[in-house]
Amino acid sequence: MSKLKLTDIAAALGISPATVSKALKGYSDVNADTRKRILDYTQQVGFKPQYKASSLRTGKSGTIGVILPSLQNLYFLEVLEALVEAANKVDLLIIPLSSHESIEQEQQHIHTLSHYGVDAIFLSLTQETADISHLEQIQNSQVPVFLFDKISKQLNRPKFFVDDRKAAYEATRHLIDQGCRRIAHFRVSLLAQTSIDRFLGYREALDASELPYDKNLVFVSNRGTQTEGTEFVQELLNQKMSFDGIFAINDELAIGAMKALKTADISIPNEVAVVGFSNSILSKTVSPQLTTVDQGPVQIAESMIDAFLKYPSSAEGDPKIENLTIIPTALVIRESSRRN
Amino acid sequence: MSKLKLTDIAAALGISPATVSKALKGYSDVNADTRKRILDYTQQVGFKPQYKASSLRTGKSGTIGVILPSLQNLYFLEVLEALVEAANKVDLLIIPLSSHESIEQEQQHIHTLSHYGVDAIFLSLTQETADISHLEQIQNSQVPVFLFDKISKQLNRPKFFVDDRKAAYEATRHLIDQGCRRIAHFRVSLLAQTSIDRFLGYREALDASELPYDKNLVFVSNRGTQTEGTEFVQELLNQKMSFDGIFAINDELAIGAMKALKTADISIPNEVAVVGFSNSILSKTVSPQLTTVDQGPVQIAESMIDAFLKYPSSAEGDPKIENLTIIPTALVIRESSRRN
DNA sequence: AATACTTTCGAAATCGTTTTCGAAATACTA
DNA sequence: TAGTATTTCGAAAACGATTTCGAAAGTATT
Repeated sequence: MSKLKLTDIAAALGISPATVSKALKGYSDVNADTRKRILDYTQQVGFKPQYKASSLRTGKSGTIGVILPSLQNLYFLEVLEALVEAANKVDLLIIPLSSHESIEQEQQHIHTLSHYGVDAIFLSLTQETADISHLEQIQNSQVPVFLFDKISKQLNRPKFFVDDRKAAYEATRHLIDQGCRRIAHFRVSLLAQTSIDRFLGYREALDASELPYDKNLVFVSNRGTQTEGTEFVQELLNQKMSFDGIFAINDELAIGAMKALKTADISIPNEVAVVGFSNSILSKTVSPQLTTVDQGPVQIAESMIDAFLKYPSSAEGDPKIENLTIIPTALVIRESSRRN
Repeated sequence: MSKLKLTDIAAALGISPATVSKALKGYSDVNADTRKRILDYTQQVGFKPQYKASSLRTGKSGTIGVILPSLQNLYFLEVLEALVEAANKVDLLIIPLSSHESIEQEQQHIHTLSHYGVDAIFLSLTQETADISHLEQIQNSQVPVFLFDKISKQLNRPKFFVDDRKAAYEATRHLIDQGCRRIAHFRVSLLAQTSIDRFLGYREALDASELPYDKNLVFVSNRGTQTEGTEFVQELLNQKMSFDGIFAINDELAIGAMKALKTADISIPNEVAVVGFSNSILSKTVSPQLTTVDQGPVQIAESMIDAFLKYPSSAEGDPKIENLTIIPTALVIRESSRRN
């Protein structure tokens, strides 16, 4: 038994496909009785129009493509999870892809999704996407692109992101409030905007408390892994640098750092307090539990779906006006930094 | 500039759409020169046929729907990640959905995906899916369904899963080899097949070493969370039960158990050795690092994509023959159980 | 030179819906 | 009662590709 078609329904009921379609889509030019007859019958046999056919005609596919820089990263997985949930509530499907931090793949995926016919692309850029020439295609592309998290200020598209500078400021400020005076900072790529902004927030907090900035306390990681966090602490110890706090740009680096501290029998948080970034599942699991910044993956997902749903109206308005949505962050204070 | 169509290409080159299509699909009845001309031109202007149109005609959409019982679970997220990667390599797109361990949603999603027109559904059942009546629709459905991990023996569909019994046997055996004699077991639902199988493996290992089975050492968790793992250990301690090993059905329970042990100042692994299941990211992060069973998320993903690609041929053969693929597991021995 | 076979192409049908537009039937107005 | 307005429906043309099938031209075979 092959799949039911609209024409089968029409034939069974002795009416035209046109009317059946209109009844299903809630058009007004169909008699109340016929509508009921159609709805009852389709309900009974479990008929639903086939997306691929209707989407050809309407141009809408009911899908959103999501391009993430990495699927290894727990934060992005949480955003993805939240997107699937939020999309599901409004009958949309999510198609995830990973660019693996590669510009070529990013471009490739945009191409694929656009030809697949998704109704929108949610895109978080790779770390190295400083040059956006390869993204010019999306400027005048048919499919609307929404940028999130790793955004580029140069692209005139709706953007969703957290205020990294403010969040980093608050995290650093928290360490200072706990009595830290020499706070190390573990960051990543010098090009990535989030990395830059978090560094700036760190600097500003130091300045605001009139603490000196010591560039020897700043370490730049390549891949932001636990191993690197461990190495940085070892280096600090080897060099006999004095430090009493660590603000890491992500949870992995912070956790790696804590490992090294534990190995060296340095008490957390009393001798060295540690703060991470992302509030990943890991941060709740390690001990001591890690203080970290929650980036609201659920909020970002919901805002984006929301914006997508009301997109045409909001965007036609004035494409010149930048459309920025700032997702609130929250410092989650746990054992790794709470002194008292 | 609207999106390029096949007819635009044909018009620009002064040939028929039919020929263009055939050239792109590599049919043989097109002259080598014309083919080159077409390929060069489409390459240059970046043309690719629109999926939604071709999929209507061919019946294939290039997508696979994946229904997972939960997206909170790290193991499933890893499988999803691996599926996205594996699918990407062969130009397939993945559409993930979560049933939230609800039979209604499971059924709903199957319906949605089937009407969306995915080429296959990869399905991992909910814990409570003992009764499969709601799944009968898929028996004679058009879209092929591949079951994985949480499977049902009653459904005559290709299945991909790990040998839970053997893996649990080896895990328990490992604890015995480390000298454990009274091994507690933390499991979940009595209905879930994986839970049952792992319990059986545990029993068999005890029997094989002629260790007595003490049902007071077995705890049944509701949601398999860290909190529950902690509670179970506290109960063991309160009841003054003697035990020197714990085999938990997942990493969360094991990690929760370790927390309680650390709080009670019981040395891991010397006084109590702990083994989990899943090799989630968490197991590498906690300290002591957790010994656990790797379920090969990448292998399972790759086998499924593989099977999907050669599906029609392999399945037409004899639908009666059950198509089972057993994914190899590996015990990853870490600090939480290694004594010496 | 007539026939048969190959190669290369395109007209047209098709996939399953949606949507326009006009026809037919009915209700309303003057 | 004639004329106008309103409902209600369906024929047919899309949407953009694929694929069948036959025609035309070129090659090879006698």
